[in-house]
Amino acid sequence: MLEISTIRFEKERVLEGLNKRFLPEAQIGLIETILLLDDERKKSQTEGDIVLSEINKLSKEIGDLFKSGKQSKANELKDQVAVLKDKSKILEENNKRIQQELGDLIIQLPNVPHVSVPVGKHAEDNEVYKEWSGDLDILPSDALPHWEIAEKYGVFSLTDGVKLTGAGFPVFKGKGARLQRALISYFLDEASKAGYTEIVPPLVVNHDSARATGQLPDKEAQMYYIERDDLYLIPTAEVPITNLYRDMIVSAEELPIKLTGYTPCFRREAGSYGADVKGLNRVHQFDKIEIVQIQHPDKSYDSLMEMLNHVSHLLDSLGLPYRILRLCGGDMGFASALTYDFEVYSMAQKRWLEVSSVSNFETFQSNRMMLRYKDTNGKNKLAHTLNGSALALARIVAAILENFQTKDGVIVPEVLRKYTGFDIIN
RNA sequence: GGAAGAAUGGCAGAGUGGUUGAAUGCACCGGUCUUGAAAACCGGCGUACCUGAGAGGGUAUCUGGGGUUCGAAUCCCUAUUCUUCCGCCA
Repeated sequence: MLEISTIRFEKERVLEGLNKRFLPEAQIGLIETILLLDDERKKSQTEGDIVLSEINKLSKEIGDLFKSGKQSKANELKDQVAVLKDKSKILEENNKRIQQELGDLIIQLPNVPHVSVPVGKHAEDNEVYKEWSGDLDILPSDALPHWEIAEKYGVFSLTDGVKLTGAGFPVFKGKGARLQRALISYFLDEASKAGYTEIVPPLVVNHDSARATGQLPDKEAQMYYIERDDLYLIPTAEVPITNLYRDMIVSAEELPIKLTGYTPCFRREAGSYGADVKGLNRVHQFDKIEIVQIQHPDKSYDSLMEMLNHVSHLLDSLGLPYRILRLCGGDMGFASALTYDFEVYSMAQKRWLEVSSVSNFETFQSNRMMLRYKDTNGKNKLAHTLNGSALALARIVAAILENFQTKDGVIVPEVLRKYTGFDIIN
């Protein structure tokens, strides 16, 4: 959620930034409406406060009059208060209405893209921030896509998942299951080494949590919802982990706060069909290790680079070819100010698969969740929040299976072997 | 799932209708003392919004929502959460 003060005092920057997202005219128009409504809100509050102040003053007088036995004078004042109360009620309702309206409008505005965000409408407009320099075509022409390798070696089964649950819920088996666990352990260990504190959060969250990180209301259809208990299955660990700091005021010295966690992620992916969803390319449940930072506004972009380097290091160590994209305004998430996507090249499919998305949300999330830090003057200011996947497992597994396949089996990356206990899947 | 009790400032904990934004202690910040620190003493110390150039002033806030009353932390209703007991249970 954008801050009204930002809209008011940095209107040019806001408009310029939002233009990069190619929003419909009506949405841009919200800016003016919000400012006018905010003026109205201020005026309305002042009016209401004055009346309340009078009521408070009179009530005290009435108390004093009763004590000194001046009943009739007191009753006179009571009548006055009654009139003021009617007035106050109307003003209060008006005030509430305005605030509600203001809230409804402001929540419709996405975050203002950072200056470095490229202008563009679609994924094709994303900027390649870092290209892969090596050879991407090193597999023989009879190389198998990962779902065929999985079948050959019993790594995972989608048909078993269909029996248990439905399409898009893979069942990992044997060495495949072990590979999952190895990746989770490896990624968590690397995050710990980088100074992130490990968290094991709940996998279901309440409405407040889903709203604070921006899943609600804009991505409601993406989440599984448990109606009986009014809870949502998490689409990413970002939700519970970031929300640990909802409604918190931390001291500036505590920053940055660096957290990591492994969780399964649940996504409905409504409306996705076709070749895109084959094998592990797009599933409803996948494992992911998330890294989260809560940082001082002056340093959040340094943190973003640090996170970028962390993810790069993971992919380098696995030996997977990847590229980094800087998302254009139109392709960027609602809450983000700047997002870098990591894509791994899956050599048999000959396509890039997104395996990580690293974003700085600036104050967009912290404003929704009232996450603040106390600066050196003792003032409470909104902190910046960032997060990134480090990494999303399912597609990493797909890339490992395809890229490292040989006639004899799939070679396990060196760094994983102490976790898997084997060096080939066959 | 059933029954009873509870929810007060960063923490602990007073306070059952009238200068209560809220005693007291701890923590924290500033000062005195001290070579320095501790102790002691003095002072300060929640949050949000409105208003004001500023000093300041106003409003709200004692879990959330609603009500009674001239006036509510205090009374009533309701939701939520927690605790204890019972039931169930990995």
